[in-house]
Amino acid sequence: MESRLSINQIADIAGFSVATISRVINNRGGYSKETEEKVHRIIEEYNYTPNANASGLRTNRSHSIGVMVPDIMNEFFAKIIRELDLYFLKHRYVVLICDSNEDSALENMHLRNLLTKNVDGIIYISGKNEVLKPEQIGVPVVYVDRSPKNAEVLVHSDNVTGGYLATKELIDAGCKKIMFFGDERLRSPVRRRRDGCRKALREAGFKNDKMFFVGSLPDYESSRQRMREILHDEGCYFDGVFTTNDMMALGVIDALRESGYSVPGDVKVVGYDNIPTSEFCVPKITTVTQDTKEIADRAADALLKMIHGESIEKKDIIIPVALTKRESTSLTK
Amino acid sequence: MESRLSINQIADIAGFSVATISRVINNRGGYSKETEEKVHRIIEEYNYTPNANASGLRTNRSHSIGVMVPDIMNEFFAKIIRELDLYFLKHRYVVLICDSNEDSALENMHLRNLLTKNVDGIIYISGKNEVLKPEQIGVPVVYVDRSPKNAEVLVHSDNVTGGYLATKELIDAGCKKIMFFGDERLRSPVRRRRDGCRKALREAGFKNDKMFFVGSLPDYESSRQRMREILHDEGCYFDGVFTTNDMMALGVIDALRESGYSVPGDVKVVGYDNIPTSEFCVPKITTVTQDTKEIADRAADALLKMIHGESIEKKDIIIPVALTKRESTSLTK
DNA sequence: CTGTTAGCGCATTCAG
DNA sequence: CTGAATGCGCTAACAG
Repeated sequence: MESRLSINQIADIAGFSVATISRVINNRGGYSKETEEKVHRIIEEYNYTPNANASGLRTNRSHSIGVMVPDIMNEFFAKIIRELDLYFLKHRYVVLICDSNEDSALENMHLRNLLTKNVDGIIYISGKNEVLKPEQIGVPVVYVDRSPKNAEVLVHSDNVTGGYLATKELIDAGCKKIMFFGDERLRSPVRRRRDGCRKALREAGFKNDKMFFVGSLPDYESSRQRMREILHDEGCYFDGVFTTNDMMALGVIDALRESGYSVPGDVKVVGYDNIPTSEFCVPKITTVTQDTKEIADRAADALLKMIHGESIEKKDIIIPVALTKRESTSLTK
Repeated sequence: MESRLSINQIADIAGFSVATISRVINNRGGYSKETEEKVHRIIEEYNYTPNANASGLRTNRSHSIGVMVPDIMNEFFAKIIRELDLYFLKHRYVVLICDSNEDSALENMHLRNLLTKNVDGIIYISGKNEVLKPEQIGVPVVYVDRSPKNAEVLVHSDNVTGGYLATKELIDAGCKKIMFFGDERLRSPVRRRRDGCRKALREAGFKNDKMFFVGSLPDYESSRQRMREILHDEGCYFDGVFTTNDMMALGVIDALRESGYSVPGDVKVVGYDNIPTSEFCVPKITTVTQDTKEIADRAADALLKMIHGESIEKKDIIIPVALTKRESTSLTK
């Protein structure tokens, strides 16, 4: 495990000064073609890699980006991470991924850790509704998906339209009594989906006694349990359900089926996120698909601009969504 | 966006020298109780965080760990990342996650990037069969899951037993003609699962004309297509299939069903990995569950030991697996 | 086009 | 128990 070469040693070997080596590495220009080639050759030959600590110390740049996510196991966030990773790699940034696991204390530890590591910027998908102020963080931050109170720049899906499309699909499929079955923590995306849902309902002339709003924790088991209780206590007084994610849809469908109701026969269901499972379960779930690549790219793009001191034209970047129709809202059956 | 305080400023404020501040921060001892308290108080008050670049430059340690994974969207790897992240956070390390996306060129770029960033060690789940030699990497490496030729320390599931258990389950369910349907790239875990499969078959007295080995790319569509071809060209000459991951099992099952065969009625299927979908699809898939937390913890543990210069007793750490029985191998139906 | 040099923030001798 | 001084590897003036 021989220790790495320094720029000094490379300079000695190449017969130039460190300044020239540094210039070539960062292609600052101001050297001859031959010099450039020779330096590159030697760097290659000796497998030299610059010491990021040293250059970071000097420039006060770490060339690294922090990415905070609430749940790396969630396909939606995993996809965003993948896209961010790819984007930043291209720009020669390293990505520090922090999985806060929806835990506020963990999130804080991670954040401190990131700051200590001198990240140049942060992509922040927070589990909290309130977040440190920009000046407390001290580096550019782009929020994604969830919008905390003091978010400056936010990239998120068009959740209002998502909720609208999902609900419209139920209405078009003939549902007369529709339930909004949402993550009870009511984070901003869920609130917006609810707004879109209301809008569709109003437009279609639904009265208050034909629309219902229910909250649940957003996982499979909680949703199943919640729907069981509803069916047990009040019976099946609805014929369409819009859940704010696909795992909830799975739970709702299973509860419905175990009570003898057919989906989509008696009740139609629309989910959100288009996770892989939604395509392989029975019935396949109609869902709202978010454009994760676009979300990631726009967020990364905005962050890089902020890091380079360029101004951001739009502080609130909204990415279109699309409805993916499947069996859980089909008319036949 | 005020710039951060340096240790010098803290020293001035506290009325001590930087040396003392440094000692307190790293609790090196050699200072009075009062000094310690005062320093801590001031650090707290001024929200001072040490500059990791500077201390890294000085100590040649970055307190960061590189993690290379072939596919962050894969639940199995995502779970490992989550556990690693948690483990290292506890030990105040930051984790640099690199998603090589099963792409060798990307993997190399990421690796160079990691080295530049001075990571103290790497957890390496490689997409390749051959990997840089330890002395070329220059920091401790623990390989996980896949074992390249020159791996020094490797943590992986007991794949032989996994293959054995899966196949045994098919045999116990009454299958007489069994197909091993494996990832055609034949990486080490798949080879071992095949070995376990063979072992179970041999033990049960299967002759060569009752066991079949088929290769496919490891995704849903490829597996489905491959199985379609088999059924079309040769018919259904088997009554049990062991696929080396769950997505392949899904593809195989769908191909079987669309050709009119029942699962588990005509053909029983066992998958591998226990991804969430395997529990929600129809039929629910019998599969082999890997202990991802244990894999992650043991790998992280070994890496930290290597980083601290302690010797590793075991170079080849094997984690037990378990069979998760579900509908795709059930006798009834 | 190229070289010399100061200093980024910190940990660590060595002196006291 | 504490402080002064050195240098880690690199970039960016500045000088030639």
